[in-house]
Amino acid sequence: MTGGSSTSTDILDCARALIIAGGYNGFSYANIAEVIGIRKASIHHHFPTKLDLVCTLVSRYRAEAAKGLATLEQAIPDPLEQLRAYSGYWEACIADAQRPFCLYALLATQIPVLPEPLVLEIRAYFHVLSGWLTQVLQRGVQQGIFHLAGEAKAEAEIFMASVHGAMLSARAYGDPRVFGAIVNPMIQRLASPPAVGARS
Amino acid sequence: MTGGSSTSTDILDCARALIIAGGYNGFSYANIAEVIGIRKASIHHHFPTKLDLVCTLVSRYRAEAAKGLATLEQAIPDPLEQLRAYSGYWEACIADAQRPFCLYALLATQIPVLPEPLVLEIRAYFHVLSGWLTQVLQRGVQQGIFHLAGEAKAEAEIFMASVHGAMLSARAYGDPRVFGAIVNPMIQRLASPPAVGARS
DNA sequence: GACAGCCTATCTACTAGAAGGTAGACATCA
DNA sequence: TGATGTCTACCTTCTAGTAGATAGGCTGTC
Repeated sequence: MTGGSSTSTDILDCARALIIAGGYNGFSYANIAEVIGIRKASIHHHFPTKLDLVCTLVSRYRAEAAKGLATLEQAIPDPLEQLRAYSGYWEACIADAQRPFCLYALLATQIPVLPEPLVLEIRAYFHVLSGWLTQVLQRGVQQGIFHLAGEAKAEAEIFMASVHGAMLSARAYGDPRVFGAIVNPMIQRLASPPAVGARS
Repeated sequence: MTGGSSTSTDILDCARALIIAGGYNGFSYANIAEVIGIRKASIHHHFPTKLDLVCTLVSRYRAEAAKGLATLEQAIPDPLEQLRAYSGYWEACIADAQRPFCLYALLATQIPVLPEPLVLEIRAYFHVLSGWLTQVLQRGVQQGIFHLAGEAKAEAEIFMASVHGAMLSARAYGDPRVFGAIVNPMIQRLASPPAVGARS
């Protein structure tokens, strides 16, 4: 349902931008209507309730993200470069100010006040992302590219958290460069050979 | 102003809990009134507008946090233990589910839709925290306890981001233990001597 | 001690506007 | 002809915020 009508896509894109700016309770149908130039009632035609809208949005972008990771997987064989491409994607999004936060990370902060179906979608995204990162790290270890201090799964969770924390810091400081300053050393660390006699 | 009346403190405490759950737009005067058992108009007596309320809240807890860090500083001399005490504080808060997220981190996610005075307070908190962490790391390096890959300031930003990201992941997965699983290895890493011939 | 004046804190009752949502008319197009 | 998409006009509930009454507790003064 809600296949490919341009209007419904416009609504979803607009809702995504508004959620990324201010969360689930930070936007209304009136906001969307104003931005894309239709009436509130027309949005209800495409998405009867706000929950319908946001659930559709969240499940669509999760599918898109999964596809994006799969594509990246095929285009770039090297695990280290995969990680760099992933972080570079976000670095560009944040620098553009076009998509300066992860939709799911932002919604996750408000989980206690979100409806259940939405929470399940958000959680699913975290599992998809951390699962992919785990695989990348495992492959990197097998190829001798990464040298991990702990289990790949645990290191993937650490890396994912630092990416989300870096988005938050960039927003808090109002400086997009903060993101790269945090995430790039994290990648470097995964790739560094075990230091031998290094001094600080 | 708003010195120490029990009611105004109750209002602030309640507002904090509600913001931690759902952000700036996730609560109303009616919510607070219901929880603490007074009427909406009485809240307006203490805090004329919502912005007054949240600004008071945010500046009060920032002062409290700064005092808390100073106290911790005096009670615990060892930098590594200071870091563990800091992360342990949050680990306990999250496990209790009493204060399962940092007020400022949560508000920071919504910066694009928050009023300017609030944004300045939030940013100030990030500076206070990252400043303190930087000092702790510097002292640890001087004492030969920490071995950093980069500048203390940069490492402090990385650590702070991982703490906030860990809160987010704990909330997303609905599992408090995730916080420690992410932050504890980060602390361990700072304290580990430069590995010599370590194998993964 | 009684009284007046003021301050603080609470209340009821109200407002204007925004929220999410509905009903039904109208146009368009396969 | 029926499905799709948009519209106007409306509803109910919630939102932040205001006005004005009331009650109790101080403090100064006669």
